Amino acid sequence: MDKLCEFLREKGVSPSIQRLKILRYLKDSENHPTALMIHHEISRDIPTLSKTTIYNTMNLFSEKGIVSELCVGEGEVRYDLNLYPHAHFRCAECGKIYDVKIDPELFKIKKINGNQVVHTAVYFTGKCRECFGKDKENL
Amino acid sequence: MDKLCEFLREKGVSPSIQRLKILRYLKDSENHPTALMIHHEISRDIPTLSKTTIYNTMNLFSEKGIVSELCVGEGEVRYDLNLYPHAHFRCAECGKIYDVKIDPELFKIKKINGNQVVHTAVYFTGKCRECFGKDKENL
DNA sequence: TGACAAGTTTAGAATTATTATTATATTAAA
DNA sequence: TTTAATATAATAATAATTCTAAACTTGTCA
Ligand SMILES: [Mn+2]
Ligand SMILES: [Mn+2]
Ligand SMILES: [Zn+2]
Ligand SMILES: [Zn+2]
Repeated sequence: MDKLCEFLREKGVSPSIQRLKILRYLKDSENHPTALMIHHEISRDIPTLSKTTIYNTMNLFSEKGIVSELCVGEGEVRYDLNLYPHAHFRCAECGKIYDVKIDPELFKIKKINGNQVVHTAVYFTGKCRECFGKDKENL
Repeated sequence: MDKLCEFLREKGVSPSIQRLKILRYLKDSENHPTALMIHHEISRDIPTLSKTTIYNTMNLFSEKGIVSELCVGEGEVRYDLNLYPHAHFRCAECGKIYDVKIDPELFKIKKINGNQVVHTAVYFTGKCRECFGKDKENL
């Protein structure tokens, strides 16, 4: 927990109990959670936790480069602690979001059609391996 | 206009005046418009046009494979008549969305990490060439 | 120690895109 | 024309997120 504290300070964020628990949740669960998923989980620990705090904190983390915001269709933002360039796969059936690796060249593009690229997002949608597995069971 | 009529029929959509105007707007403007942009434009022609009709129509067009839905960050869906696989660039400054071409191999991926891919989306964000131009003018 | 200022959290209201509901209008079939 | 099926419109409902203002914490210094 002290490590997380230190980590936040380095990023210019003063640590509070809420911020630390949010950060730890992001580290533990490799989920790409929504703000509401985070709230749901941590409010079991801190019953007074407000949604506003989650939104504020996630916006702060975003600004400070601690997390990146993911937009994978469906009208909700998801957060990712993994800042290493990678792509995502969303299962249309179960909604789960997976990290996937693609040719890293794509993330190196800095200019395209004369436009200056700051950020690159790649996501796939379809049916995940787990959902395929379930289908077989039900035969 | 008769061509558009025919086109809709082929896709299994019975043509109405609203649907035809929406389709024509999509064809003419190479915009990637939001539902509200479409409504704003066409309600000048049909003042009674309701937003619900736009949302219904766009969902219908989506189901019938006439348009694809784009999620380029920012909490609104954008629609694209161009079904040919291509990527997008969104300017963080002016909000404009450009079609861009990338290595088509990426769109051929049908399986990744054991997951079955149905759809692939790629989008870049940054500052567009026009916004760069404006900066120079203001020197 | 204790008062203060700055920063943080909270609850609830406000906003915005979208969907649901339902009545009305239009079209197509019999 | 009568009738049934579809499409449109107005409005209410939802849901994610932001705004606002009050209450709470924390660190600083008299
Ligand atoms: Mn990820
Ligand atoms: Mn396009
Ligand atoms: Zn799945
Ligand atoms: Zn621009």
